[in-house]
Parts: sequence; C-alpha cells; structure tokens
Amino acid sequence: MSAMRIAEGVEWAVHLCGVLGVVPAGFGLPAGRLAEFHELPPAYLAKHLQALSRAGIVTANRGVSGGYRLAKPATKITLLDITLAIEGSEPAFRCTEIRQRGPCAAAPAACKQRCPITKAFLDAETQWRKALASISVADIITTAASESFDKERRRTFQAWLNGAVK
Amino acid sequence: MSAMRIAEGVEWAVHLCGVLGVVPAGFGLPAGRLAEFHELPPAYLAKHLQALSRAGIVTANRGVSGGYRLAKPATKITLLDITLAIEGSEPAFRCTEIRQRGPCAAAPAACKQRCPITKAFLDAETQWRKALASISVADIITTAASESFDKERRRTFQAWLNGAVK
DNA sequence: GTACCCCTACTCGGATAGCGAGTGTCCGAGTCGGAATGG
DNA sequence: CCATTCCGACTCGGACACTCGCTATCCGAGTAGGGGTAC
Repeated sequence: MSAMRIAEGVEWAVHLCGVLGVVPAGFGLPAGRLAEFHELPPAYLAKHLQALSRAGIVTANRGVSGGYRLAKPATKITLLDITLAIEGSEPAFRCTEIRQRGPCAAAPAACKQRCPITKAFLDAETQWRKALASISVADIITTAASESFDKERRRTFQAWLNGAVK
Repeated sequence: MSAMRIAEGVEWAVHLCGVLGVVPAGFGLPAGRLAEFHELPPAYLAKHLQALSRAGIVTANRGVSGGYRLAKPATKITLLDITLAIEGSEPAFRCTEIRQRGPCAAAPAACKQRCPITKAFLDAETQWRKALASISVADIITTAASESFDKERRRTFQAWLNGAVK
C-alpha cells in the first residue's frame, strides 16, 4: 500500500549536487567528504555518484587530490536530469497489454496505438517530468541560501569547505 | 536503475473498472469472472479488489449471486482515485531531512518550512496527480469504445457479459 | 398450499509464503604527488 | 641544485551479500438462495 517510492538516492544526489554547485570552480570534493557532509553511508553513496558520473552530470578525477565536481554549470542541471540518472529513464507506468488477452481480447491489429489508459498515465508522467525539468540545481541553491542560511551557518559551511577542498 | 515503477495492480484495476462501468446498472461481476476477462491470477486480483472496495470505488456483495460493482458513476471515478486506492496516498518523494545532519547541519528551528528540493518534487507530483484526476473511467470507456471496438468485438463482449452477469 | 427453517453453494476478506529490486558493502583498478637518488 | 625515477597513498569503479515490499496463494468468514418439512 505504499508503492511509487522514489529512491532515496535521488534525494541524496540532489543535495550533493547543490553542495558541489557552491564549491569554487576548478575544485572538487571526494566521495568520502560528500558522504560526511550529510552523514550518509560512504560506500553506497559512491554507487550513486558513479551513476551521476555516467550520466555526465558530474566528472570524476582520480588520484590523491581527485574527487567529483559538476560537469556543467548548475543552471544547466535540472532535477529531472538527476532523477533520470539515478532511477533510469524508463517510464513508471508499463502497459502489459492485457487488453489483448482473455475471452474478449482485442486483435493485435487494433492495437497499433496505445490504449487510452497507457496514454493517460504517460501524459501524467510527462507533466511530472516537465515540472522537474523546470527546476535547476542553481535554483535550489539560490532558494536554500536565502531561506535557511543565516550568517552563522554560512561561516560554518565555509570553514568546512576550506578544510575539505584540496 | 529502473525504479519508480507503478504497481501493475493499478493497470489491472483501471481496466477492470472500465469493464464494470459497462455492466448494466444493478448488476455485478464476481472476482473470478473479472480475472478471467483478462486472464489475470484470480487470487491476487482479489487482493486488489479488496483495496478498491476499502477505498469506496467498488462495492462488494457476498453470497451466491454477489460480486463487485462500481460504487459511484463512472464519471465520478478518476484514474487518480484508483491509483491512490491501490498504491496508497503517500507521496512518492519522502524527505529524510538530511539537511539536519552532518557538520553543517541546519538547525531544526530553521526547518519550519520544507526544503526547496522537497517542495519541487512534491509540486511535480501534484502536477502528476492533477493530470490523472482529470481523466475518469467514463472517459476511458468512451475512448476505448470508439478506438478499438468494431462491431464484431462488441458482439463478442456482449455475449461474454450475458454469460457472466447473474 | 404455505410458511418457516435449515443447509448448501458460492462469494468476499484477511492471514500466509515467494521473489525481485533497491540497499548496503567490499575489494581491485587507476592516478597523482612526493620523496629518494643520482648526476 | 635539479631532473628522473620509483613508491606510496588516495581516489574512483565494478562485483558481491542483504532486506524490504510487491507478487502470488490459500483457507476461513459471511451471505443469499433453494429445498425440505411441518402445519
């Protein structure tokens, strides 16, 4: 009774892209530091970072002073990009064509176009994707900064960042 | 890499509500017949029908000539109603408030309002729900009838229905 | 003949196993930086 | 003092267990209808 759950890795990924978005350009953060920032399991987070890397959202540098950084400007990365990178791009609704089964099955020839049920669900999903595509990581950063970053917390963050970037 | 899957029980439920929508008013179909109509596993389908019953979408009658029937006009039953009945009404995105954890945690006092990430995902989900709420079972029936019901199939269906209803 | 009662058959309802996808973890592949060394 | 080489430590990347929730099933609870029986 509680399906349709978005993987929590999506939440992690968006938060971390937000963090990477405020790292000075040219610098990166290793996976361990990113995990530390929100007290996330480092090994598992690494898996999700790989997915982001494969999707071209972040770039990975190896070596002693390596780490992850955004692959493109934060304004060009949308919540939809991140979601698809983590969850995959398959639609949530998958028609199994049960209308072609049973005593009153529709003839395959009559099923050239999608059944109205499938169409409705895919349309709804398009609306969902459109909404997510309209928000960028830069938007998230701006809003978060203005909403819940007082002077004190901003300094705490800067201090941590200075100790984390190489 | 393939999350966010809608339970296929939703697809079944919508199709079956469509079938129940064209049953003459005052008559019902037992779960076994409904399962037979699309060659679905009867026992498992029964579980979903229970969920529809609890949600007030269909009413269940016991006894020798009992069965399920729509609890309200097909125009008043939306795809969203059915989806929520099967999947539950919890939102797909669930914020775990990781912003309140780690070396730069936000103070609980600063988290009165939802973080912008959660807000964005819930807004997207609202768009999704709105799209599903705009389609009724009656709409599905109308479209399906006009798209893929030629005279021959319509007769086949009527014959099955006459043998199925009590 | 009729009214009542019981019984059977059929229905829904909730409690019970099985399996697959996300969740979590680990160790190996790859790379950069620096230290040691020889010129 | 400087260039070169080698070594080491740190990083990402993919392969391996575990847990929870959807999938699937069964048997018990409940009801309506019909047949039998007594009046």
